[in-house]
Amino acid sequence: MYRKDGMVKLSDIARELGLSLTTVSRALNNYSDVSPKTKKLVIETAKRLGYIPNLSARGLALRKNHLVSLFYYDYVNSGPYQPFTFEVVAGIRKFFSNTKYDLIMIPETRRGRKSQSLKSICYSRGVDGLIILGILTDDPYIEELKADFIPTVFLDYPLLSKKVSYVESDNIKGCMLAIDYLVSQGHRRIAFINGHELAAVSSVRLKGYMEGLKKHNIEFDPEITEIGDYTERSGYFAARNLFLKEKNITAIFAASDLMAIGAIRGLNDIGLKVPDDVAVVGYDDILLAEYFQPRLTTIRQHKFELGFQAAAELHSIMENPNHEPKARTIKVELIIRDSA
Amino acid sequence: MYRKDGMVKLSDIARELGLSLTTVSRALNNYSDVSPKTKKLVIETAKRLGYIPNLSARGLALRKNHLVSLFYYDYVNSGPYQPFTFEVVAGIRKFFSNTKYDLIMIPETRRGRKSQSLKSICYSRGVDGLIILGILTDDPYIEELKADFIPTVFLDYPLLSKKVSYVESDNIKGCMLAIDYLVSQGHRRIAFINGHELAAVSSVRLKGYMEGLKKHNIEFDPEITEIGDYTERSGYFAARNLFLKEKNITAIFAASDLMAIGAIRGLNDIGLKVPDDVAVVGYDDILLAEYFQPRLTTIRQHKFELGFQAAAELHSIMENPNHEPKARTIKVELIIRDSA
DNA sequence: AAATCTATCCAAAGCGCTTTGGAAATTATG
DNA sequence: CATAATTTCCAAAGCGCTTTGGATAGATTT
Repeated sequence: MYRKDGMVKLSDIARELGLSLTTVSRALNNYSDVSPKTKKLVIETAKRLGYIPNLSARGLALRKNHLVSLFYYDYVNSGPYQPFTFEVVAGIRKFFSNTKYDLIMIPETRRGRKSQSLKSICYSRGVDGLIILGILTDDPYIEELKADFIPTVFLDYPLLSKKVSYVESDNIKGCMLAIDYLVSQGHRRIAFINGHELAAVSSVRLKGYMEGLKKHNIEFDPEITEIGDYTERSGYFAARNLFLKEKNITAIFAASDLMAIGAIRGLNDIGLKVPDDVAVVGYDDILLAEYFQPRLTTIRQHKFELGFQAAAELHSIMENPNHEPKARTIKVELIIRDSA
Repeated sequence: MYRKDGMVKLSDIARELGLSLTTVSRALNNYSDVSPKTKKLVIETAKRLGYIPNLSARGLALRKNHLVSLFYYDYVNSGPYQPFTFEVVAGIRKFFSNTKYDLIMIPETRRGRKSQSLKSICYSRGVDGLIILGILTDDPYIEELKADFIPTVFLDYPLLSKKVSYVESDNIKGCMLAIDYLVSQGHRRIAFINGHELAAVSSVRLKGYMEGLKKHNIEFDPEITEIGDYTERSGYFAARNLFLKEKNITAIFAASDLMAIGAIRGLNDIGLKVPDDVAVVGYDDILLAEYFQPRLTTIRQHKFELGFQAAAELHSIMENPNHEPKARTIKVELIIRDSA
């Protein structure tokens, strides 16, 4: 804390007005046992003297710091993971801007990778709640969180208990929209490039893909499902692998835009044009999707809304002791462009 | 077991060992007036009991919270400002992950737009330092910061005093690289799409552009400089305006990739092809740059490094009382692709 | 042996705030 | 009018930690 000397504190206001510390505190906190006249006086004096409350002291007394900790990865596999995370965080920031909570980011590597338990990180800063983006299914923190020790909201990881909840896009619906659209364009042999099992959404999207096929009486064929890691590179090789095994594929549905882009490039390199020879549908609708050539037909996730709703859910859990955590599902949208 | 909420505190360790609170505290803080034997004992016991220090209490006593506040805009004009910000923040996070500082984001709109002074925001949370990204030149916070009340580092805003410093890309060099390259490709009539004056970098880039021209004995012509707002849309119209006035332009240098992309689209819409009819060079090297068609020739800013160095500079100011704030300049790089 | 150091420890005060459990002053009630 | 109820205020304890200014016992010096 910088140059805290000269800071006006409650006792200064009390002295100035000949009141007790207690009364000043209660006046500023709008308690009912302070007369309106005194309240007004205290508030005015506080403003006049430039009083700034010390939240550390308040936190200490209240055992509540109005602090939410935000966890996310800066990098996923190959590169910086901006396309998704940034907007989600924007939504979170937006929600909390109307509350008394601030957001704190605690480098998980503060002392070596995961050497500190989540609990110690949270308790030491007096964090009141957690928002966790894009956690991998093998992350050791998950076990800790299951113990339900702190209000938590996950993005895209389904965990629900007394104090923890999650928010996700309607992945099933999203995948079905993609399949519906491809089928409506006459495709029946639709391959799937999914992400790995470390991302919880992967299994959901596989399910959505299968349900989509089923709806149109297309049999699921594991042969034409490839596993990538959500990066462009993995999409590239996945697409090539698909066509090594099977020439009749007319469409590819990829579980991320980056993989879709990779797939398109992979196809180009083996002489196949998108959308003429093969149709490709992506997932996410990241910024790139509408700038890439061909512009990507994709399933849009409302990233800002995901963040905003995650924050809202967490806020409910924290503020309302008998709030029943409830998963929130955000609508998705088919964005038709040129790749399919 | 030790307290209602189960948190172990220093006094619990003291009681367990029959030591005083003072000694336990000093042992954990590695003071020299505690015997090695006692130290070892205290540390072991702390670990055994699962002691987690309460940083609010420590902050209160020390008047120092090891907290850095991060300011950035989620949106710039039209859309989310991910391309640049996210990676810069990643660099900042990376640096602080090896320190004892955590990052806090305080929604500036906590109670209406800019209604709270920076000072009150910082002092209330006991923030020790500030990093400020992409501030506009008319932002009221700037005046406050000039008062030098808290260690601060700006990105791309040149302010230097006892406790405040800044980090920026080598914008002059960047612009000159662009011009050098265009000239080497035979261009002499090079238009410039700059950003507005609200961004401090704009004037620097204009200067760089002019120096670049001068170096090659090309006269600066204000007629072929347009002002945009760093968005694609503004680049679109800027490019069209340029060709409304003047048909001899053979190259455009844009002060952001988004404006470059907009310019290319604007040119396409009036029947001009890039790079065949007009060469376009962008600035930033955002993710889009290499996916757009044509792939963008541009000046790469090392965003991660910008963030990392900003954090490092701030750390120096905070930790070392007689550190002389010093602006840091990050190298830029010409990335040659297809648009020029 | 007494006097002086030195290493090790601790009681208590304080950081700025909230809250408990009354007390005093005021108003209402019988 | 005395008593009860209400309003308004406050002293003091406590949140968990650091630090100041000794105290104590053992080691060293004279």
